[in-house]
Amino acid sequence: MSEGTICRYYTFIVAGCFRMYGVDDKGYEHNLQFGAENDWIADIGSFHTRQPSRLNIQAIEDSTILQVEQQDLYILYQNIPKLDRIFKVIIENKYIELQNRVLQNFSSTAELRYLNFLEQYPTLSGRLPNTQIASYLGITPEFLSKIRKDLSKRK
Amino acid sequence: MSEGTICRYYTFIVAGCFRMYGVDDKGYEHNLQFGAENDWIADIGSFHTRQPSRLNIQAIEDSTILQVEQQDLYILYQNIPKLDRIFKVIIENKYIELQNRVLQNFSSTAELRYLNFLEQYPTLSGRLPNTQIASYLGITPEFLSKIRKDLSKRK
DNA sequence: TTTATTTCTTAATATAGTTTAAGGGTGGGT
DNA sequence: ACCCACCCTTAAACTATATTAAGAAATAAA
Repeated sequence: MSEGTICRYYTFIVAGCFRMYGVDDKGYEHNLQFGAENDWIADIGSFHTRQPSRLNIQAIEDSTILQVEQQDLYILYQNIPKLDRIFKVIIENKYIELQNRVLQNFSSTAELRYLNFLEQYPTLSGRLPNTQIASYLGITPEFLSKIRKDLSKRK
Repeated sequence: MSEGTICRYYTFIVAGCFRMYGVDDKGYEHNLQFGAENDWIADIGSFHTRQPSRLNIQAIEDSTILQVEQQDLYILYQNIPKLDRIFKVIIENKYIELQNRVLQNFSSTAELRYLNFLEQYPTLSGRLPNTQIASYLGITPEFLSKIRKDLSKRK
């Protein structure tokens, strides 16, 4: 899914890994979040407002997914009232995840943020290329290298 | 509402202004979002997981509010199925707001973030003390001063 | 009004993180 | 086997922002 288009699907990830990212004024990409097995991924904002998205969603591993289209979901909402509750809970959890991500960003130094990342995504840290992690942390890959070097020296 | 306690209320702001903030390792406060008239404010994470919050919510103006308590809301959910949908939409909007805040943070320089803030909260920018805005932007009040000076010089 | 208290501004110095550039490793394609 | 593309590391020079400190301005208190 690309920025500038409307996000039409809630995507459930059966296997693999995705990233959701934005692009800044200078053309640099910033990873907002990752999604792996058993997670949902969608630009909830664009999906519901039907406004063009400012985000991109992209597979970073070969992946297997299930998708629910917008119209279909709304029809399902009408026929199965319980779905409102189910998706309310999904969104609540997505909200919490995003809020934690913002809180994590408060950790002033990039080193602390990196250590946080390692705790939060022990699986992903081995799977993802360095550049993706740096983009998530809001630093350059070069600086991530330096952080790792400093950490291993000090240990 | 203070960090370490469980967030027990969805709060609707009739009049006034609130801020929601976290505190980092060094004791510095970081404003996550503001809420003014006709807005809801709550630590949705803590409210639903019933885990102690890492956030604080505080009035920064004399305010009038309405509050719904957790238990009551759950009872209402059971009796009024439509509420699931209504609160799903509220949370969707909160999610979008939070996501925009994160996207805004991508703007590499603090100056761009400040200009963004001015657009997004034209009302608040006059109402809030400098320190609160700086805390929202993730910079020091001193640096905000500098940004303003540079902007007015260049204009 | 005067004093006290908090907030804003300015400027000098210090630092976390970027940019640029170069060299080395690794896997895929032909 | 080779080449090509991509990723990782290192280091030097540079820049955005923090820190510290001091004075000006504004607000509240006496």
